[in-house]
Amino acid sequence: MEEFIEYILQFGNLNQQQIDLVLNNAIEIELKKDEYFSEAGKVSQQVGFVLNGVLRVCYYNNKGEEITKYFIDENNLVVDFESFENEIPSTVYVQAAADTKIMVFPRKNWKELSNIIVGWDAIVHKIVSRALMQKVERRSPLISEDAKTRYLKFLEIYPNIVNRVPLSFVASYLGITQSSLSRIRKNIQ
Amino acid sequence: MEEFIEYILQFGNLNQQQIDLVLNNAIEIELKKDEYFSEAGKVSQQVGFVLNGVLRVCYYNNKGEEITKYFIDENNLVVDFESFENEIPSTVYVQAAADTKIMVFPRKNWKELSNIIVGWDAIVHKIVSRALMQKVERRSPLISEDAKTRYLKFLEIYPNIVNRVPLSFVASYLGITQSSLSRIRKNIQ
DNA sequence: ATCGCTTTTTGCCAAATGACAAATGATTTC
DNA sequence: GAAATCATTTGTCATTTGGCAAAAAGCGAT
Repeated sequence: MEEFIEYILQFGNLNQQQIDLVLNNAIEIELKKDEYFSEAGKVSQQVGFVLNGVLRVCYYNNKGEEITKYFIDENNLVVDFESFENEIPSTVYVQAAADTKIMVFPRKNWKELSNIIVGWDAIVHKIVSRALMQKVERRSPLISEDAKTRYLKFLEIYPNIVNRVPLSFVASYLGITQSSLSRIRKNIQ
Repeated sequence: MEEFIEYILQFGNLNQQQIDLVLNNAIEIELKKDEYFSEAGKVSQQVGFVLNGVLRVCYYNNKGEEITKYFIDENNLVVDFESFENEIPSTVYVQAAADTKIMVFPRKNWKELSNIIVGWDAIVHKIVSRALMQKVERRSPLISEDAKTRYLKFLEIYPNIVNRVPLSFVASYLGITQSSLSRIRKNIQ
């Protein structure tokens, strides 16, 4: 779990005692591909940090099609903060897109950290802001491009994901059908 | 400028003295349609709050096409926080999409507020997080939909903008050509 | 009202993508 | 290793959207 400590130390300082507190409040879980980390309609009850594997955040549109909003891979927080903070039902599914190991902080433990570690909230705030900005920055360049360009940009944005998750997840992220993506890939080789 | 005070009081409490401090650190400016609030390549030096009118945030892709990332209308903050906070050059243009009145806090004044008003940073954090979440939430549903559906969703997301800005801005937001948008609108009527 | 300018609409054809179904390939299970 | 299941590719055709150019509409200045 040292990866997580390294990760948060980028955003603020913690002494050894505080680091131990953090580690003592986390548990490690493993999700098999397709299992859910959290589900639409339920209040998100935990904050996670991906140790290895890939998750995807997805939802269903009004035609029942599954849309992948974004992927979350190693060394990133996974949490629906809107739902977690305000204790309102989430609107999205967070699903393992491949077998995944996650370090999990149940709500109570996470809140505890906020109470006993001075500066914890500030660190979390920085992490969340950066993640949100990243989401905006990753999505925007995909607008106004044809499917092939979007796919190439996806490869840049998520260089280590394409070979680990089903083609259909990538297609639904790019907003095209699986068949179209298959053809696009053929033309690129 | 009372709109701005109402706006920030949603995110935290301020007493009258603090409110006066805020107001005394702002100036009001007016931008004519097409004038820039900030430009790509320059460090963003101010935080704005739209009193009336509409701005758009845009950039140019590698084909030289102008892409509208999003719109900002009344009672919203306008700032490239990435650029403003880290004092790095912005990658986007913020342009008046119609004649616009903006309440402006130059960098120095804004920092001053952070020093003298306890809790100011927390309020700003909340505002920025919410705005970022909103950007993500507004963009995501537009992926994986055909052009007509995207346009209809745009009308829901930004109900008061379509008649105030050029069609071409909306088209570049939706990722379609102006001609296509024109045809789509014809089919909807 | 007219001119000049910008914005929007339309026509035409080509290219991209979707829908659906079938074939192929990969992986797991027994 | 054969069967079953799941993932990917391919074929065919319909539909959507783009590219380009011209026409029409809107609008401000004189």
